[in-house]
Formats: sequence, structure tokens, C-alpha cells
Amino acid sequence: MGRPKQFDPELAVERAMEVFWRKGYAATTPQDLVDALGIGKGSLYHAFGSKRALFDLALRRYRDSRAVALTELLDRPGPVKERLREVLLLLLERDFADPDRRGCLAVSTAAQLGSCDEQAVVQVRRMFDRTEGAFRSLIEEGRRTGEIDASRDAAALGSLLLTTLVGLRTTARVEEDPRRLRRAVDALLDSL
Amino acid sequence: MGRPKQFDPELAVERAMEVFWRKGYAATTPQDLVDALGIGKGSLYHAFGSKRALFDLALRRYRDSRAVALTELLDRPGPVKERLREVLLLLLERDFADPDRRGCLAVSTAAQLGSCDEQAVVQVRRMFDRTEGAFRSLIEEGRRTGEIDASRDAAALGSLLLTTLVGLRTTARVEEDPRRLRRAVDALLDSL
DNA sequence: GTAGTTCTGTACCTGTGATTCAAAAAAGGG
DNA sequence: CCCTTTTTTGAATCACAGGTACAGAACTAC
Repeated sequence: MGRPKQFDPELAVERAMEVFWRKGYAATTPQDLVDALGIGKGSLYHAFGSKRALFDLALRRYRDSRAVALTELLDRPGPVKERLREVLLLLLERDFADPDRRGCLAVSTAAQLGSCDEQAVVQVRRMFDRTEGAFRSLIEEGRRTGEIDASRDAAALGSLLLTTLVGLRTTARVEEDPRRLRRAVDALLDSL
Repeated sequence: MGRPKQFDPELAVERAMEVFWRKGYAATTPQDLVDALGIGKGSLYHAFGSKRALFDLALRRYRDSRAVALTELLDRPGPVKERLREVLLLLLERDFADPDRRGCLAVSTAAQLGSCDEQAVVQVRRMFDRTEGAFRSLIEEGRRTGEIDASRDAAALGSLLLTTLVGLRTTARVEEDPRRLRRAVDALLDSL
């Protein structure tokens, strides 16, 4: 009971995520959020408490939506290496297609809040762990099917893939020529 | 003539670099800079014009000092792969040893200012290009000495190494266990 | 209809981010 | 020793970030 909300909180978090993603946490003002969410300041603070709390929700939403999307992409059928290549290249294309060059919110958060904000670090670490795990599973599958040399350490390769993905998405924010990064992806996969 | 400066501008930029590195551009306040530099606000703005201009100087200083240091490390004698491994592991150790987990200023800048700040993007791109070039030269040397398969594309491997380094230094900011990243480095170098 | 609850919009407040300025201080030249 | 130039100091400015308070609106249960 009580007056019902006139906005969809899920949608609001989604939009907040977009703003934080585009401008970064520190550079995002309550006014930016009010404008993007289309609700009053009162409603915003009543519903979410603080800018920081809203950021946490936004980051969690990002993690849930993107990490799931990634694992779904990785779980499609086909040869392991091709799946890896397709996923990495797809993410690259998306990053280059984005006019704002926002990259990955988790990666940016890691770079912006690192150390001083334990809460955010934990969120990002969780997302990284999930992604690394997905890569590792795929590597293990490849080892079973013989596509990947069984002498190689699946955990290490999973870690390497995560690291490379993080690097790719960061580098893509300043790189002009997508071909250089595509070739880097090829170079990595040719080595597996 | 005129009253002489009572502080060393070089040292001031150095200290400003430390602050920006630790807190990030947006989260650094003029007061932080005043405190760290030990000079008054008036002097600061008189000498550097604006927070942004000072950041540019700091970023340039970072680029000049660190990129040179990296190429020096890479140019030491020894087998190519071992040099690569040593450099990557050394940077990792340093990142983990840093209590503030600041990572690399250029990488953080790429993640924080990307797109919206063309000036900074250019600086970072320049630093990345230089690093990638150093890696590439080393790869070419390895191909000449036979350490690295001549069938491999030196440019692509240079790009891959840069990407991985960027990813390593970002991941190190949220990762707890250095061994995972060390293994990732090994996995990469074993593939060359 | 009224009581109780929850939402909304606006006004308001405090602190501080980023910058500017006036005036004093420290040099050198004539 | 005055004049000019440059730097320093510290106060002052001005907008805005981040959040609160409050009056009322919209709903439900009785």
C-alpha cells in the first residue's frame, strides 16, 4: 500500500548504468542522473539512498547482464577456438562501434576506484572471476576434444584470456585502427 | 628579474603526478594538489593555469619517465623471451607491491577519460604506441635469432603483448593472488 | 470518508571544487 | 632608492555537488 512508484526501478537502474558507464562514477552528478532517469531528485534519493548506492546497483546490473551474455556466447556450439575468436572479435567490434567508446564498465571501475573502494573492487573481482571461469571451462572442453594441447594449464590459459580481454577493451578506447587489435586476437588464438 | 619561484616546477609536476595517479583525475581536488605540492593555491594556478593543464604535464612526465624505463628494461642483454618474461613479471611485482594499487597512470587515464577528452586520448595512444613498438622490436630480434618462429607476425605479437600488459596491470588492481597473473604471463610466453 | 502509508516535486542547505584577485614580497635595473 | 617584473599569499567568488526537508499527492485498508 501507499502511493505506487511512477517509474520502473529496474529501468531506472538501467539508465543510471548507462550514465555511469559513459561519464564515470566521479564525473556523474545527481543532476545527470535526474535528467537521465526522468524522475525528481526526491524520488531518486528516496528510492536509492545515495549516488553511491545507485552505482552499486548499476554495477551489479551490469555484471548480471553482461557476464551472462558472455557465457551464453561462449556456450554456443562449434569448435572451441572458433568460439573464442568469435566472442573476442564480437566484443571488439562492439567497442569500436560505440561512438562513446565506453569500453567495459567493470574494467573502467577497476581503473577508477581500485583500492580506495573495497566494495566496488569486490564486485569487479567477482565479475572477472566469472569470466575467467567461463574461459577456463571452454579451454578444458578444448583439451578434452583435443583441440587444445593437453599439456597446457587450463587455469593459466583462462587467466590469460581474461587478462587479454581486459586489455583489449581498454586499448580499444584509445586505438583508432580495429585491425591491430583483431590481429592481436588472432595472434593469441593461433598460440593456443 | 622578478621574484624567483620558491618551488621547483619539475618536482611539483612529479608530486602532482603522484596525486593524480593515486586518486584519478576527477577525484583529485585542487586542495589535494596544494597539500601535496606544498604551495599556495595562487601559486599553483599562476604556475600551471588549471587542474587540467597540470594533469597534462603530469601525464607527459609519466609517459616520458615510464616508457623510457620500460624500453631500457627490454633492451638489456639476454634471450628475448626471458627478457619479456622478466619485464612483465617485474611490472606485476611492482603493481602488487604498491599498497595503493595504482596500476599504470596511462591505463587508468584511458579508462577514465576515454573518448570525451581527445587530448588525453592522444597522450595515452602515444605511450601505448611506443610500448607496442618496443615489444615489436624485441619480437623481431627474436625472430632473427631464431628464438621466435619466423612464421609469426611481429606486429601482431607486439600488439598482443601491449594488450596483455594493459590487461595485466588493470587486473592486478583487483586481483588478490599474484600467482594467477604470473601463470598468465607464463602461459603467454610459452605460446610465443 | 478517514487514517495510514508511500511516493513526488520543489525548495532549500551546506560544503567544497575550481578559479580569480588584490595586495604584499622579492628580486634586478637605472 | 624607486620602478618594473614576477611570485606568493590568502581571502573571496561563484557555481554546483550531494543531499535533506517538507508539503502535498496518490494509493490501500478500514
